[in-house]
Amino acid sequence: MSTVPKSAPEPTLSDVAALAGVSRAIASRALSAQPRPVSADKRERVMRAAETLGFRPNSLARGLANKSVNLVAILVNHIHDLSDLDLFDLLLTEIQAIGKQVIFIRVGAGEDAERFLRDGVAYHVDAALVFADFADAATMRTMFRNNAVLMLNGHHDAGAASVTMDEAKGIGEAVADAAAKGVRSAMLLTGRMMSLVEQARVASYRAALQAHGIELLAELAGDYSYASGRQLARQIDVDTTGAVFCTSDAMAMGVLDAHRQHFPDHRPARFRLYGFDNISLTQFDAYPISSIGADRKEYVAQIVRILNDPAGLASGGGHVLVATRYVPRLTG
Amino acid sequence: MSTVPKSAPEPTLSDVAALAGVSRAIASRALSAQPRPVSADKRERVMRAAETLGFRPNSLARGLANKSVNLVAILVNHIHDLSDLDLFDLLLTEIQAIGKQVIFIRVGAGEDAERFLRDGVAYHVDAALVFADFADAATMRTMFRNNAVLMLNGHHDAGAASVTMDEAKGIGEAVADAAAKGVRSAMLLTGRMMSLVEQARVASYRAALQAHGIELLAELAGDYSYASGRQLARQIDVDTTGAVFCTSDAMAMGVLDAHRQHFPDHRPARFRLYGFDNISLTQFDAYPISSIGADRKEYVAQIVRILNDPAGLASGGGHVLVATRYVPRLTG
DNA sequence: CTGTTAGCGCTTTCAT
DNA sequence: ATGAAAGCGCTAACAG
Repeated sequence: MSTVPKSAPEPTLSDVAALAGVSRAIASRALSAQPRPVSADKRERVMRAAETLGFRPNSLARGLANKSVNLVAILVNHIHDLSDLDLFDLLLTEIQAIGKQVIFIRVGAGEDAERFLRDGVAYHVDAALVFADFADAATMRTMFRNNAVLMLNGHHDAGAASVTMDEAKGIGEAVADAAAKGVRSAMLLTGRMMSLVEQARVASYRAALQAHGIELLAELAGDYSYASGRQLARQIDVDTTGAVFCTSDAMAMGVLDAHRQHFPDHRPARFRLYGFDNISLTQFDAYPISSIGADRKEYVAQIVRILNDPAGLASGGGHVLVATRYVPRLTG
Repeated sequence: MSTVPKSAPEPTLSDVAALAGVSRAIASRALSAQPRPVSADKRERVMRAAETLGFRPNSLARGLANKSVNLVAILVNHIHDLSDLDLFDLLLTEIQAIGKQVIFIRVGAGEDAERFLRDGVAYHVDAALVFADFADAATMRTMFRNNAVLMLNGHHDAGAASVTMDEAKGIGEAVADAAAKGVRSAMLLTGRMMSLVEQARVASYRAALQAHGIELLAELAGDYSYASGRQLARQIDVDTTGAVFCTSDAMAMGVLDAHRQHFPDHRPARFRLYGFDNISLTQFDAYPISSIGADRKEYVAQIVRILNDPAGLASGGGHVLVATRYVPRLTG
């Protein structure tokens, strides 16, 4: 197929060994990241030879021998929620910082993820970060060759590590805030209900609202998007609704736009409005939406910590919870 | 290192061959994607054996033998511009659709990209899509093992294919629109000037403004972000400025927020405002910003087309231009 | 059409 | 500490 005119035929370990006047084994050891027994002078010669040749280890070959490629897969439904921007850039940075590269897999609704993965390099990653909401841990373990699966979609399982946001806390704070401001009734705009995270989120809202004696007038099913919030907002009766809780900031933005006239100077004149995820867009003047979110730095740090402990990861490591908190802004 | 308790030792091609009662070569051919000479019945037996064993080809091994891994790298400075959301989800989808997987590389300002790439799988990708703005084609060719580099950052070179947006066209239309509305003076808010794309963009604005006899009052250096637009907006003298052109929609959003009072009902009462990229956020009510952009579907289609022609790619394939156009909204 | 034989580039016993 | 040799799993000549 690829009859590419290769200018210089890549130097291999053998070339380095030859130039250094040592065996391939020595060259391999000298170049290894882990400490391996090699005499100082030979190590030196190997390093020098590698340098002059411009040697680049072939990580595929290394992976084949090692069964480890310093590659992690990130499995997502898609990347177009506004909250993705805030997360993935940081995640990518931190994963690269520990010397691993990232292969992004977009599985949409999960249709043919299995087939797609089967013949790809992704199947051989050292670890898989699962954000896609359809997937349970057992399926993921068979989908990827190894057991090193980190569940980030709310699916729990003794065999897989997980990092989950403790959303009940932030939700409790937000609802308490509303209650303290005299809210007696509320509506809830929800997202993709097939997601376990979303189910837990909704349950938390119900519980918190009940605990504070706030009547839940209705739950409207959206899809996290601005458009769905904009659309569902029509069903809000501003005369009877004390607060609108949305399970995404984007939906809250839609609601806000639909009811601008009730938010003079962005401050609620009729109902209070709460979003979710605390995306950076809520810092834009036009959408000063009170929200709920975790410290992303900490969330990512936990993920990376687990990634760095392959033994723990593979053995089903820990299940860690990251706290969320209520972040008041103008609309709440 | 990874002493993972592997339940079942992955079946290999040898196992399949054994169970099917054929040689490994036959098994390999039967399982190959390309048509290879194998008798119908043996092929059948191999397929059945592979099926019952749950055989998954090891793509690392295949890659080692083949020198091709069906993997493409996407090199970016970062992923946090709003326009990234609109692009990468689509790009990922389409690349996966042609059976390739994507490894994302975030190089920040380009500090140690070389070192980082050196020992990663990314070095062995079949092709590299370069969005990062610091990189010239020659550097990229040595950075990745092969010549299959596709430049998307405005850097041209006889040795590498490229897809570039023909921004002059859209910019010309936008400026013409302003001129037609009586605009006689304007300010320009720019982004990262080390980017070739940005330099061309700014040059296009200068040329178009001059051509239409619009006086360029000042160029203010921002960084594409909302915050920078919000900040620089203070320097706009609404009494003398007929229009503000921004080289990103996010900056225009910042300007809009800074001067809300001059846009009653989002319509310009003082100066006209133009963004760039035509991001989906400009469809939100609060930011109805007139913008300039290309058809993303076509842009991505061109990229994928080139990706699918490895011969052309490696030999420095074509340089294709994708048209942009002016997209009027309320602020223009 | 089929099986045998070499590798792809690297790591790792295992003797020395 | 060192080198020879045996793989990792697969594909590609090359004879039959």
